[in-house]
Amino acid sequence: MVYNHRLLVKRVKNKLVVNEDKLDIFWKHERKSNKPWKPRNNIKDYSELSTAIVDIETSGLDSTIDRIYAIGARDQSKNVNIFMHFDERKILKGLISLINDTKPEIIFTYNGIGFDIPFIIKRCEINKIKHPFKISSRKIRVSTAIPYGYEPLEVYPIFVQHNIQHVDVYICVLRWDNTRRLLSDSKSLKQVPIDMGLRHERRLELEYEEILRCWNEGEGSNGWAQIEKYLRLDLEDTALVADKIVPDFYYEKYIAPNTGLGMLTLLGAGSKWSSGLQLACNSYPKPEQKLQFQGGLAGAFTGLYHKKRIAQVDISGMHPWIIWNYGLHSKYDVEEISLAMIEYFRSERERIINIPELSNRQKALKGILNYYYGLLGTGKLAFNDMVAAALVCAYSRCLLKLMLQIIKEMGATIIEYDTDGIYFMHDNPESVHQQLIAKLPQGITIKLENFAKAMFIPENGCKNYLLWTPEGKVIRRGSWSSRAKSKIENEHPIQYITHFLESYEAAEEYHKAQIRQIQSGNYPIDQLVIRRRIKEGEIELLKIGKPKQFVTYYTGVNGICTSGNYSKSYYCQLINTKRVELLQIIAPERLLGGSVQQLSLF
DNA sequence: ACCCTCCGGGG
DNA sequence: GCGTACGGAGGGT
Repeated sequence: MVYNHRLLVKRVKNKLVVNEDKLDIFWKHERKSNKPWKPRNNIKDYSELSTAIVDIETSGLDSTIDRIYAIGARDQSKNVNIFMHFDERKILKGLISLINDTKPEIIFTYNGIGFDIPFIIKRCEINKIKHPFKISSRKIRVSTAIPYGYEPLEVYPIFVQHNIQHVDVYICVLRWDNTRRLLSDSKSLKQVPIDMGLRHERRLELEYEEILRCWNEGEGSNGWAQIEKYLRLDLEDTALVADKIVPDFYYEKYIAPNTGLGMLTLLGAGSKWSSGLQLACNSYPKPEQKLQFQGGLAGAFTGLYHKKRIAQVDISGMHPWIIWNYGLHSKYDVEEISLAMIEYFRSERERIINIPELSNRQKALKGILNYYYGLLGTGKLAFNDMVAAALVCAYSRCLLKLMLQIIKEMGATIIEYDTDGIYFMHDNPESVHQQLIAKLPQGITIKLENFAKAMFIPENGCKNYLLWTPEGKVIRRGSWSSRAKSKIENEHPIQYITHFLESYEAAEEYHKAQIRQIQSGNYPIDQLVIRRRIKEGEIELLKIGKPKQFVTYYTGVNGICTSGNYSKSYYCQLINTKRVELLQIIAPERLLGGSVQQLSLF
């Protein structure tokens, strides 16, 4: 009988269930055709694009009553044109001539969709000057650009004549930080380059009133020079940020060749694969309804591991490999063009992976490959395929299960595993790695990395662990700094184990020193306090405040308090309990009979 | 001290 | 599977 994995998927209400036991991970999909895929046009390097970064200075935010003082435009060779005149029309004409004469491929702005371009358009209209800009009538919800809270940005894209693309770097910043969460709350052009490590200290900043004052000093004045200096710095900062984060969007041209860079920075990743396939397959299949299915396999074993070498094996590019190897392309792509595309992206990425100058392209290809799985499992997108998505996950679970079995057979200790990677302990991790390569399906890439001296998995340790690197650093994954806990409570276990790795006595010595400091009454209060909102029905906390209120409190002699002495016995007991909990995991033999035996610490 | 509202980006 | 989904500043009482 012919192997058909799609028959192993059954729908139960809104859920797809895969009969995993029948999946054959050693089966390989035979492509219908070996016709290779190549991008229609050569996609030149991001650094070769002709660009213009544009920024304006104005007398205020209202384009109907305020005017433009200056416009700066910086090209890809860092040449800057500053248009600054008493006559606003000269400024506008300067910019528009520059755009029409040089026709850059891309115009970058910082919040240009929200401010600069509509302002320029309005001033052109008022001054009766022809301009090349057009605001789209179709509003786009950029679901991954979330300025604050959870409400995404909705924007009207901007089009420029001569097929010039407009990119709003501010929106790119919001999208970049949506998953990474590395930037502070302020996404201003002054703060973002610093948070991204592109600038080390703050540069010249002009308050709004200063701009007005500088302008009023008049042509040739120091004030005008200040405005120009400030404008140049804004252009420079926009360039710094754009060069870091826009390439990822630019190289998505590979999958959506007809989508301009402007739209690539606004659309979701799955929709770009979708439009690319619509083009390549010349069809628009009706999107499938979103169905639930089981994801990757994850688990962990509570304990402290340090007696042998620790390392992680992981399958690199697992989802793309599964899709390619088992032919899990969208079923609406009858010609299997997706597979040819994925094959091209994989080999292209492999080809350039060690060329530093092409690292942007390489990283973008990695993203593109990963988004295909996103297309399969997302509702409302043409070419989505829930059964294929469910099978991708099911194969990933089978592969991981086999890896776990092989590692176990080698006598290694499994510590933690999640979707595509496994932490384990063994005298010779390299031999385990070799065995995995030998026994897993041909063509899969397994990496051996993240060597560690020690690893700790607490109770409920799934996606929750501590790693001690060979350099002596402690890496925390999961909830190791809970807001609902005091610093002492968060930090004591980490410090205790770190000392324990030296010796049991060192850990006990650390613990005793902590107890002594608590007993002295001089333990820093900021290490003891908890700061959080009061929830409904928290009787103890309601003594110091009302529900929803933010409170900073600790435990005093008479219970919860906000001032006065802390309770020595409460905090001693707190860390004593922690110590016993830890010892039960890391050295139960130290606890006589397994009971909660205290050392004479008081 | 507490409670509520507003703001964030651009000038 | 369920419930929750921002954080700081500033002003009024």
